[in-house]
Amino acid sequence: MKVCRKDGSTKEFRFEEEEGRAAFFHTTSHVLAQAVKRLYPTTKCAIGPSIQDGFYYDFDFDFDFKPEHLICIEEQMKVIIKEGLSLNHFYLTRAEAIEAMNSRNEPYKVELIESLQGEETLSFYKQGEYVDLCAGPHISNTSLIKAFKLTSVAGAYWRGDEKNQMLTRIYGTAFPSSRELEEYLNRLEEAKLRDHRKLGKALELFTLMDEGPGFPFFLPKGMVLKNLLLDYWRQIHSREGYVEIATPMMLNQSLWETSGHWDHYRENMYTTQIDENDFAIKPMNCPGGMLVYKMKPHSYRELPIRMGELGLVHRHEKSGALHGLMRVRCFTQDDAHIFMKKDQITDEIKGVIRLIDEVYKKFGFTYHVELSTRPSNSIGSDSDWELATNALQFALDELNMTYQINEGDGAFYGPKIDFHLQDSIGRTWQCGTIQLDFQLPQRFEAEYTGADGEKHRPIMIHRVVYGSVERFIGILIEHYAGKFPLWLSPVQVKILPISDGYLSYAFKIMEELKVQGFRCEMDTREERLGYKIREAQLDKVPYVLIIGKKEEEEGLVSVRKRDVGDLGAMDVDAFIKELTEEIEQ
RNA sequence: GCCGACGUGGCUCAAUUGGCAGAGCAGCUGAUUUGUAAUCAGCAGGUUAUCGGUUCGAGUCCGAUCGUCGGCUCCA
Repeated sequence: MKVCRKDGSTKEFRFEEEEGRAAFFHTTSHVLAQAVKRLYPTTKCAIGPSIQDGFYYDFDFDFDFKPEHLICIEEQMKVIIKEGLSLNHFYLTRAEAIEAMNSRNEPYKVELIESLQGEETLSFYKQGEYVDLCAGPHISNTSLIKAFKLTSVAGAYWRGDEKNQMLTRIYGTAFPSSRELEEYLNRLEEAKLRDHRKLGKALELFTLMDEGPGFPFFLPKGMVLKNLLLDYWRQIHSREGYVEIATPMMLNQSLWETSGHWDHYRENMYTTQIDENDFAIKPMNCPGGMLVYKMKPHSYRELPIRMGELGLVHRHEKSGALHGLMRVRCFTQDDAHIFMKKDQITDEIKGVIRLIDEVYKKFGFTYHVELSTRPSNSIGSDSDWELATNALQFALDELNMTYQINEGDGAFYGPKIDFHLQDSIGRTWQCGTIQLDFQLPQRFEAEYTGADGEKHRPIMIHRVVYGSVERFIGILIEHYAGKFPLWLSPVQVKILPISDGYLSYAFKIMEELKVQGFRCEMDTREERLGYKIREAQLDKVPYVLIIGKKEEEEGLVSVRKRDVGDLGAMDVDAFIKELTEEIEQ
């Protein structure tokens, strides 16, 4: 399909190519806006870009917009597509542009034009009677859109600022053929089956109750999973020279005043009183860690000190932000604070980046990295921020990491490197993060004695690998669709005796496996084999052992592997060997 | 918090215009002793999220609250 760019040039693109796809979505969003203006001429248009899998357009309707309206709009869009309107590009001067948009009663467009400083001519696209301020590019004709669907309606603040008016955002997607649209919608349905909230309940890993919104309950199988992740965490952190501490869930208010949390994070903190003194439940572990550091004097010879803490933190998140295990009000941070000298910064950051990469690779995750810079509500001096930001960037560059810069998204005490993972429908969640902090050591007057015998101020890194253990579990569930690798499966082997007569042999087998450290369950119910197998499969247990007459007589077990099927009979030692090899992979 | 949608046994879902709250699965009881994804029969299970209102009558209509879902904002 032909794509018309802002500079007037045209180029052939396939839908599979990024620019072609973006132009295709973008043009469909203009068709949406055109349909809306035809049906509801007093509606004001804001912006309508292409996004990952489609597009949206923000409107200011002067009536109560209902999802039912989408049906009429889709009909009108079909009409516009059928009309086969070509998209034409043109420029207007600033004055002409403002005039044009004013005459069409588009105040949001006028505001956009006014904010586009330094551009003397403004780019517009036109199809039929519809004209839009737009940098393009677009596909050449509306008739190229063979299949589309308006997928949802949501509120969105004008210019992304919650102080502004809330607009109505209509989301949609489009494809060059109805077959591709079908496939896309089917993929989405499939992905929804992997939703960690659904699987978490079905597999009895965790649950959320109305009595504690945002406070997850971990069920026995979920605790096995969580503890396995923590065991693995402890193992690699011990290898990397970390020590582990635990600090209290609540500490007095003056501590949080010292740390700066009281001024900068208070609205997210839960507070309480003890004997008429004000306390706060920790939203972060760092002040507690800092107190531990300050407990005794330190020599430069001890540095870097890598002090880990699996800390349960509580934060008051807005009700609308809660999302399964991904966004909760209490979660376990696999935290660590590294206290170090200036000349150790780069090595320490690189060490953490390598560790995070190692862990994510173990689970087969692909991730992307962002460098988040100084936010508006920050504390600390310009020079410290510059030094800290440069140090993070330097480490990333030294390791040849690709990353994007996320302006103004750092923590209030320092810049950070964020590691983002994807859920089953492509939403990304920040998991790992590395934050460099000059502020907290100053506020707490942390010190170490240098080789020169003088007192020096250490620099601090805050870092997490999983980020939130809860969020990480949510990602894991969706990533594996509940089919965890053998080492992580809450139940690794389920034993199914064919009838009561083989129970004692089955128990003997289970004992052998348990002695070897495998997590086993037995289904002793008087049910048919097919029924028990079905249930074990639905529970996504990796291995099922079938125990009947044949097995008992020959001293064997019949093995059925998840997603593979019947592996036939083998002796227990051979089975254990197979399990062990799979775990060691 | 904001915009919109939704809330019916443990789970998945029914219930014409307001007119007797129902099914499958799971559970329990009994029978069946079972060979690679669902054996049969019976029983039990509900103040339809909560509170208030309209009505002869509310799962259904109206209001408030709580929660969930999709976004926005925010964030691990």
